[in-house]
Amino acid sequence: MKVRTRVAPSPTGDPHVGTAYIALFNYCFAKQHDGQFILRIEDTDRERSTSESEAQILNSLKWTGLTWDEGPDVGGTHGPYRQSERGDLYAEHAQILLDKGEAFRCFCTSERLDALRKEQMSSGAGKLGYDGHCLSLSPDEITQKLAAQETHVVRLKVPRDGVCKVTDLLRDEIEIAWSEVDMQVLLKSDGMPTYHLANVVDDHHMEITHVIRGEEWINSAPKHLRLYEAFGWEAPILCHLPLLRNPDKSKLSKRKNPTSIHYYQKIGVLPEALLNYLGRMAWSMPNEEEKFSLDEMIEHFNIDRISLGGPIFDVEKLTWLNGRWIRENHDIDQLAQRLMEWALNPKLLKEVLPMLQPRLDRLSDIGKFSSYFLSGHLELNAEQFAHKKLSSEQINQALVWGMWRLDELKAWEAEGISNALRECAVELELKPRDFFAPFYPAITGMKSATPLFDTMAVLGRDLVRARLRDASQVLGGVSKKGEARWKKTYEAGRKQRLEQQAQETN
RNA sequence: GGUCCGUUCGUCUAGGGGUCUAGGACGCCGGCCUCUCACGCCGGUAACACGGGUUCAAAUCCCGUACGGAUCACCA
Repeated sequence: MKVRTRVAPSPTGDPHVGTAYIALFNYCFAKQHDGQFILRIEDTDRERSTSESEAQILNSLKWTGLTWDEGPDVGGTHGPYRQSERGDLYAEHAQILLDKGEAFRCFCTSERLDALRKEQMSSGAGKLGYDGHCLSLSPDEITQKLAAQETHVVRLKVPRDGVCKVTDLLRDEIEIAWSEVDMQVLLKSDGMPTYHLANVVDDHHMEITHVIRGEEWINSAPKHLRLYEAFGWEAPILCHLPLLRNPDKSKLSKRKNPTSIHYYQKIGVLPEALLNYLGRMAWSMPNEEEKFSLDEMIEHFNIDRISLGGPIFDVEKLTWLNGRWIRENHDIDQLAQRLMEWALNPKLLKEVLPMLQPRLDRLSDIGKFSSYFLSGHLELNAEQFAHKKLSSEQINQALVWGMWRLDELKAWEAEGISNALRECAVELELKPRDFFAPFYPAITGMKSATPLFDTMAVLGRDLVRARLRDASQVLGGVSKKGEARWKKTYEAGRKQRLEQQAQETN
């Protein structure tokens, strides 16, 4: 049997290094077995999925040097590779389960479920989940409700007792009691499948043999195994990889650590170094060599060499490794070439030059601007932020407010950034001029520079977030307590804003 | 809180009953090289979470505890 693995990102945000990490291991495993690696887009969440995000994920993954044998951009024999284009397949399969009596229709309202949830929480029994209410509906009642076009979902039937044995490639057999497994919604009321249904149906139809994914899925593995069994399909081999962590050991998240592949690209990390570093996460070469190419990794890959403790993503060590790649794998011509591609490429130049042209009296004036367009982090000190009217706490607050507000932004472009930040100024009752003052040193290292919003747009979301965080740090940072207090005010403002928005759209 | 997964230097890791006085790498510290810095080279710092068992012998196997993480959605 041909080994087939896949990575299945959801296009709901910036391309995440965690996606590249999971993709890398799937890729190596497949290639080591002379198999195929597939890219599938899981965009069943219509609310959050965007095609821009999908394009960025594809581009970023390609940038790392990973390639896929089948995918939405390259096609393949098991397509389409976008779940939103596989539409009816899921509804058909939900119907199959309904017919087999392995699933049931549930007409419960979200109000009832919320109430149920609250009750379960307060009773403190520790048992949460659907109570099986609609399981007792008679066929007549169901036909009646269907005729009345009541909205409903389809849920999976799950045994009430016994244990599910999950076989994981890296661990001993994992036992999870069926009573712990919720009667998962398979088909949402909008007719779209949930992850669980779509994932199982697609993995089966795409003939995936090994599911290598993050550890966060262990607890829902029984649902998946149940589905395979209900369909009468053979389940793939499961393998759960340890999660990448923040320095505080929590799951890697953008609030605490830059997670976007764009960010690493922007600070000048070489794709081969990033992939190399990700390969060192939870895995090591048999000879313990730290630096290796993708081909070398495939050649020596052995999934048993994965260690299970969750590795902390250490930017410092990545930087060291990147330095080795720069020094050891490039002569001067090659390095010049890399630099041209990275910084002096027409795309970046064309983005930046319109801002620069009015400010250039001599070509050499480019030097002071390139300092912040080409830098990763800036060297800042508190004096740069001194303001004649505002206290350093106010300045800090402005930066933090901006950082939070910017995180809510769906699209990253100058106008949206401008609007969002202007709203912050209003909320903090500061004149725009005063509010924006600290953003110049934070983003550019200078009191005045190119237009803030265009500059931020070019620098990208993660680098901007990182620089704002640096600046806040220089101003003394935010204590846990202080953050909680600010957060409360911020959230109140946010709520008001959203309500206003809702009114406007109505 | 329930369930599940994990735990070797600050960090990434090697090791999977004796070869462990626990090895390598990042970081940090010191030195060499050198017009400076960096690179490079040399050296130092620092860990088997804890308690019981099994065994002639435990970092390694078993049990418990502690700690960390994940998960408990009509999100993936």
